[in-house]
Amino acid sequence: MTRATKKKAGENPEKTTRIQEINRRLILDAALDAFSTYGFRGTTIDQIADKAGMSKPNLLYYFPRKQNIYVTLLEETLEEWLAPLAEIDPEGDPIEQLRKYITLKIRMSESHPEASRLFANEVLHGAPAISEFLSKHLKPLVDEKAAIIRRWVGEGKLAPVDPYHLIFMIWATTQHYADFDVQVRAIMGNQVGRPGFNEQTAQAVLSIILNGIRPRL
Amino acid sequence: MTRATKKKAGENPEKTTRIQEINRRLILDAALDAFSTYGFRGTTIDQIADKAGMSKPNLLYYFPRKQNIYVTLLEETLEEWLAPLAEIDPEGDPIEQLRKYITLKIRMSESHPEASRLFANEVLHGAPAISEFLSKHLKPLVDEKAAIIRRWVGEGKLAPVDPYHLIFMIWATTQHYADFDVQVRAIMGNQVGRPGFNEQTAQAVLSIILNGIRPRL
DNA sequence: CAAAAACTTGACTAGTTGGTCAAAATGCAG
DNA sequence: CTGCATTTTGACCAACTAGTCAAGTTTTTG
Repeated sequence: MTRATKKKAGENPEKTTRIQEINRRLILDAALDAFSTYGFRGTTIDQIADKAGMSKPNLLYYFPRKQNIYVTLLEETLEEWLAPLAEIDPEGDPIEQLRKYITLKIRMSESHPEASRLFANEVLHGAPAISEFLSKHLKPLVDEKAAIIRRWVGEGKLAPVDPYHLIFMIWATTQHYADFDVQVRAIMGNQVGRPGFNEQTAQAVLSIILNGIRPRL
Repeated sequence: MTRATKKKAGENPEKTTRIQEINRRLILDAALDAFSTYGFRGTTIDQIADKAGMSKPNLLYYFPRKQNIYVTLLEETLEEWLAPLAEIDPEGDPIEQLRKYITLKIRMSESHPEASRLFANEVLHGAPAISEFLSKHLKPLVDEKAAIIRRWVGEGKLAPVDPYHLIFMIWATTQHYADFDVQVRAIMGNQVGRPGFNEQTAQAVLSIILNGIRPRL
């Protein structure tokens, strides 16, 4: 026996057991909560293990490094996060396509604010773990959609507007409600939780942006 | 001698020496750099002391706790950060006033991106150190300006728009370029540093938002 | 149902980090 | 120039935390 390596979950390639599936999920859910609130450095493995209801060594059996959990989470999140952008249809009506996109983005910020904050935190700190993703996946997709928007502008279907800055504005505005939630609450107080607040937000954002880019005569 | 307290900088009330002034500044500058990049937890006292060119105990002579440096920085930054909002003139032309406000905010994000990131990081993590500031200072100011914008809308000088969401949109968009700088660079590449880029950004943001809120017939 | 594989954990280690302390060096008022 | 206050620092400590390990328990499989 020359093998001296320790056994880790998923050692057996291609094989994930039922227990592995359950526990990985428990860990990732707990970690998303913690990382999105306290950041990478601010979160301890013990915290995550506690929240996931298992011992620290057990957690480390599934993810040998803290960094692994973090990166896995980011990867899981990013694809989902980008999906709405990919759905913009070059053949559709420009205003309608952008309305749909903005609406989807707002809904995502409402339903997955932790994901938004996880991502925001990573980018804010220089995106050390995902800089490759940004250049290899995000940039090409944005370039593609920017070209579509530019064409729409050329055809007079949108007011003259830089497509990149338009996309940034949509990102910034929609994610603001997740990332700066505390600030929004401090200012708008009890309104935030109230029924209809989300619709009101979507309405306000859509109104300003869509009117801002509607073709002018 | 019953006094047993240790001596700390500024022990003598009302008296700051020349050396104190210099060193506090050195520390705060170094700390802004570090905190805005790595966050509170991600920054070590040693790092700050190194950057400030002094020993750790010496740094602690001026700021007995890491937290003190952080809070001092935030306080210093926040007032400055809010100043442009306070300048909105209720008697001025609405579109012009908002144009000026947006322009000032963009310029601040360009000239003090670290301050923007420091603040973003704090809010993102639940604003534990400044929740009081948000409710005691920020909210009243925003309420005041929101009332002005609401009046303008009532007078037909602006399209019907929720003033709070408008303010959030301006914040989100302008600060995006500082907070998500890495992402902006990943997508727009070498354009970012180029002369004229900042003007182009300001132009794009102003164009969309101002046209989005211009009164419609 | 027995053996192997997968899973779980208490106890531990090594490295990091916020903060202390006492003594030395420097600055400064008279 | 002298003596007191201010400033500076090397050495140190206690708390925390990522990750290890060996020994046990549970689950799966032939």
